[in-house]
Amino acid sequence: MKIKIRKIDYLPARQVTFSKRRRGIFKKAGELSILCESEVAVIIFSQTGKLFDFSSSSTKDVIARYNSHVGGEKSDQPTLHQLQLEKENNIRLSKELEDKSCKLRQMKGVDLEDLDLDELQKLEKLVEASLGRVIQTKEEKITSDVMALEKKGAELIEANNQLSQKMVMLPGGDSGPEAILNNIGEESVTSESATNVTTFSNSSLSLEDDCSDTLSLKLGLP
Amino acid sequence: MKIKIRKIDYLPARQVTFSKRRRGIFKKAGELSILCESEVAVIIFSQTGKLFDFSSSSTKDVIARYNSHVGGEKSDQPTLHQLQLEKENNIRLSKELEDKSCKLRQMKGVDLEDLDLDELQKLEKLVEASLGRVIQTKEEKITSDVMALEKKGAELIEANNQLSQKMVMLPGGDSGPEAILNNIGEESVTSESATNVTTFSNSSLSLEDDCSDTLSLKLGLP
DNA sequence: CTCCCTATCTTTAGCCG
DNA sequence: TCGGCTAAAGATAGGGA
Repeated sequence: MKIKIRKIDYLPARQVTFSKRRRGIFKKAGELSILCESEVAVIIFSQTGKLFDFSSSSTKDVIARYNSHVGGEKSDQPTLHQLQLEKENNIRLSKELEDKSCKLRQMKGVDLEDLDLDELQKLEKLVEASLGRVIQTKEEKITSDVMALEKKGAELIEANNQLSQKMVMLPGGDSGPEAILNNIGEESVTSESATNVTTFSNSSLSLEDDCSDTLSLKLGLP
Repeated sequence: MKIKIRKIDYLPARQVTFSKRRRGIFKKAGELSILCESEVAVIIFSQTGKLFDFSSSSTKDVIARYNSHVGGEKSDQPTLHQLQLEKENNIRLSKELEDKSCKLRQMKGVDLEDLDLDELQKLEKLVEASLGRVIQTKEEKITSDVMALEKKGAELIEANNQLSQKMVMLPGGDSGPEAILNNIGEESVTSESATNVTTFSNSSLSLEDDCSDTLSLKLGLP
């Protein structure tokens, strides 16, 4: 062996050797591909990061063929196909979102300029029916809340009475606690005082839709 | 030149040459990578489609580096990154869509079970206000429609009158057309007859939301 | 970085097992 | 398919332009 296979320290010599041997390999690769009708690709990065490549056909083709042989799963094609699916999904979702936003705005009674009379009347019926359901739900809620409070109150009174009975049996007990707790129970659970509260509380429940924030989507353009 | 660089016809000889030269190239590639501290990959497909590859490090790494140098756009990495972005976009859109659907359902007065009293009251106010705007818009629409009809009717009457005048100036003209058109105009454009039509037309304007159709999205799982 | 030259060194075609 | 052999062909280190 004339030279040892180890890093050539002297930079100019290394550069020259790199150039010569690189071309030698490319030549051999080309010869092999012709002599044996095979597909060959050689990829070389110099120490400085520069790329040199040789291929009997196309380096990209050979790499693609390599990817389909090795691994076989995580090649380009499925990824590209998936990307396509995701983009279509995005477009579909965006459209649905815009549609929903539009309907929501109409339900809130804004942007009605483009509706004709018939549509407006249908919308009115719809909102009217909705209002009815909301009021009904609210009143059911109030009723059940009140009933729950009454039940709780009754339980408290009962507990109070039992405590009072125990009190009077103890030495030094007076009637104070009984009276106080009974008063609390009787006043706060009366059922008529809370059913007509529909006119306060006027903020917006965070239902401000405004449609304008979500429609400027960049749908995957690089 | 002892041998010409052309396909070796005799199969056994070709196979032997393929094997020998292949190993020769791999050896040279390894020597180059050591001598010049470079990154080398060699990919060879035999005539029978079998893959042989050599690399100073990892063929996949070298290919990845190659992809990032060449083309730069249609390599794997950006595609994967884009895919990630698309998926995130999809998730975000799905969430927004679900949110909108939920709000829309509430506006329509369904699925109110989870709202508390305060929220119900706010919702009621909101729907009430919406109803007011819808009714107002509808009435404005009716008014403008009616005015448009009146204007049209007036124009028709005017046109009719002019025609009638020309008619009487012609030989054989009688007063028939004038009377007919005047009657049409007077009857159909009277403004009181159309302002209270709010109680017909009760279908749903295709606002059936139902939220259940759009939430079973497959978000890119293979 | 490329090309040339030349004396080595390395690869390999052809053949054998 | 593989390895060994050998002579010939080919590649390349070193030096110079």
